[in-house]
Amino acid sequence: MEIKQMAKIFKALSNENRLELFLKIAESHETSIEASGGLCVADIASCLNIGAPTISHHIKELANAELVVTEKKGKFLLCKVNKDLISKITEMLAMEKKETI
Amino acid sequence: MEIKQMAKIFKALSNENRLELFLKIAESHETSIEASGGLCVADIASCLNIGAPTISHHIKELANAELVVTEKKGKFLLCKVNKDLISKITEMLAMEKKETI
DNA sequence: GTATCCATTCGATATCTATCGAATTATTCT
DNA sequence: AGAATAATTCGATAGATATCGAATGGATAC
Repeated sequence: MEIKQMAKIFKALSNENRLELFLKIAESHETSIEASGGLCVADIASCLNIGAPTISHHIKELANAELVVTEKKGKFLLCKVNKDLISKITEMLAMEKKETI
Repeated sequence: MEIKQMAKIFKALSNENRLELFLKIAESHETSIEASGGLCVADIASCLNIGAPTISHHIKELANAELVVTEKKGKFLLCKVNKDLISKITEMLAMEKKETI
């Protein structure tokens, strides 16, 4: 993976609120931000104590770093974690530590 | 790990040059920034095309996030990666992806 | 002790970012 | 069509950050 992309990914996770948002999406699994009981942007907003416009911005950043994939469903927005990318990152970081010999 | 700390770690890795610096320290393994043929701040500076003051600043950020540990050796500065922390991060991220069932 | 070398601190600056409220678009419900 | 709901865009702002050159602080070498 290129350094530039990696830095972008880390930057996307570098803001406390955005990281929490990401973790919520990850927890909530086949998430959501959906009508069917799931989270919507406004819900997250109240839950994280930040406004809807900011959430929108954060989601866009996460999507731009390809950490999450979004899909519009009616008036709702579906988000899910890009697991492949997470795998790549963990592999990457694991490389740094394994050379302990 | 707390969200706040995690965000701090990612922030430390979110700058392209600082990430590259970190990777260099990681590569260079039982590193270095040492007299014995190793890198010194000035060397990194020329290699990354940024000034020594900036390198100094970046190293401090990495150390502050506990990603690297530093030790002064004469007039040189030794840096090495905090492998335990890297492990924790990879575990953390791995959790996000493993719930694929 | 003076010069040299490595690193840090200081002060300044230009850029980026998180966040907000208001306005807007798009979708659904009645 | 009109009201309601979800999300986005816009414009503004306060605060953070990366980076620089110059000055300073320590350690070593001569």
